Amino acid sequence: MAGKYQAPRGTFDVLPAPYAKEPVFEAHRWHAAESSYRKVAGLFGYQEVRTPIFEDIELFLRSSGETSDVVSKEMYDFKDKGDRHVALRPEGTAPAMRAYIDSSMGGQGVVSRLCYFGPVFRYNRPQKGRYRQFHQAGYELIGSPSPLADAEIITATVRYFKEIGLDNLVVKVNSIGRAETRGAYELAILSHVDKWLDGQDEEQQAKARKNPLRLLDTKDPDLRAELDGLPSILGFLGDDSKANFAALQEHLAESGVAYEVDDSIVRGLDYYTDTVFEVVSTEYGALCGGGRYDGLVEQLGGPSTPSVGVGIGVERALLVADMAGKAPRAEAPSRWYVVAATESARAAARTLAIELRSMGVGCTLDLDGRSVKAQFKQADRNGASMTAVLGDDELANETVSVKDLVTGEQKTLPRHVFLRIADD
RNA sequence: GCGGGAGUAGCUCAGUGGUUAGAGCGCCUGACUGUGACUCAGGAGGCCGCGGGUUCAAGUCCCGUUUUCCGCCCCA
Repeated sequence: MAGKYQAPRGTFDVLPAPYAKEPVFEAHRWHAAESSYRKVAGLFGYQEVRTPIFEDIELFLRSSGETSDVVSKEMYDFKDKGDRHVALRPEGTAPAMRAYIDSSMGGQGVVSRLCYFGPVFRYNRPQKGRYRQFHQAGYELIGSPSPLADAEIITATVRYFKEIGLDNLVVKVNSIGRAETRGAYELAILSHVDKWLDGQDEEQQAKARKNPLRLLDTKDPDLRAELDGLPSILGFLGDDSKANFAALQEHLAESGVAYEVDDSIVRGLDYYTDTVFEVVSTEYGALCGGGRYDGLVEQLGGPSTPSVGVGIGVERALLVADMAGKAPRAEAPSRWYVVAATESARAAARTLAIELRSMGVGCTLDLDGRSVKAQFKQADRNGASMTAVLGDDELANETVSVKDLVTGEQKTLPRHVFLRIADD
């Protein structure tokens, strides 16, 4: 029966596998998601930053763009007791960059590789694969303008997906150029859809005027048809952008990354320049989003610093991995369960448990004076693969009876021999 | 933020307005007083999401609310 209180709307509890409401909320899957994140960080040399989950709201208004939906209508913001206007972070890049600048990690032409893993918040309507508190694993490469940097981030992203069992994903890449050249393309879009736009409501028109690029990734079939014949943004890029995009593709091919160019990828945050990319699933939309943001550090008050990064949606990645039948093995809390077969052996069972743990061997035992049968049942349910049984006979002979719960085999060993083999 | 479906035992779900709300699985106890996973017997467990209303009578009909799922907006 559900209790009086439950996890707030759009949030969930991560629990031991038997109790989790959905496979994706199973604790061992999160352990795998986190260790994969760390493994990829190690493989590429990224170091972790952990930033607060809330920040001055200005940080997000400045970086993501005030007109983006993420900040204009999906932010969890509030005034604290000191009347500071703060917001639960809606994404991971801006805080990481804020920390980077705040701690003067840049300078002297250093290239910084930073990564993070943690909850982010967006106030929108929850659905499967869409939560108000969800998690992002992110990698940020700060200080290099080279397309090799873009390729490295994408390669790391693909490796992350591979680590959690998703190895057939295709990355969609695009280049949206620089602010200087984007204006011409935005005009081209607007004049192309001019007539269609006249028939739209106020909200749609305002949106289109503020960020015409956002029209490109629409799902509306009418608009889709209307966009037919619109020249690609790739033809509007400046020479540098063109060269970088071509180089990026070469580097991706060189790294064996499966990718395709999709000029409808535009991303929802305003800070991107040149490279943008994502991996999408048919069921849950984007699994990650990333790209280059050469203006961001400067925008946040740091020195002009070219950067590129990615945010990976952990829930969606796990959801898709689960659908693909890729699940990490559930972990047993401990391998051994110490059973007291007689009342007089309970103290000895406790002593044995203490000894095992001091050797670094995990074990569990009954605390409530339950029957032998119940203890074995607990051992089974606990996921223990072995039981160490102590009763009057074992005490008298200084032995331990070892039962393998998988094969059902049982044998009695001298106590000192048991202690030697217990951590095998 | 807009539209629709659903919420009954720990879980998956039955349940024409009419006794004391059921099944399967799980759980507990016993058969087996020193042995789990199989079998058999017994048992515990429910404010039918929450709050109102209609009715002689509501799990069932109506309204509100909340959570969840689906679509839209948007996104990871």
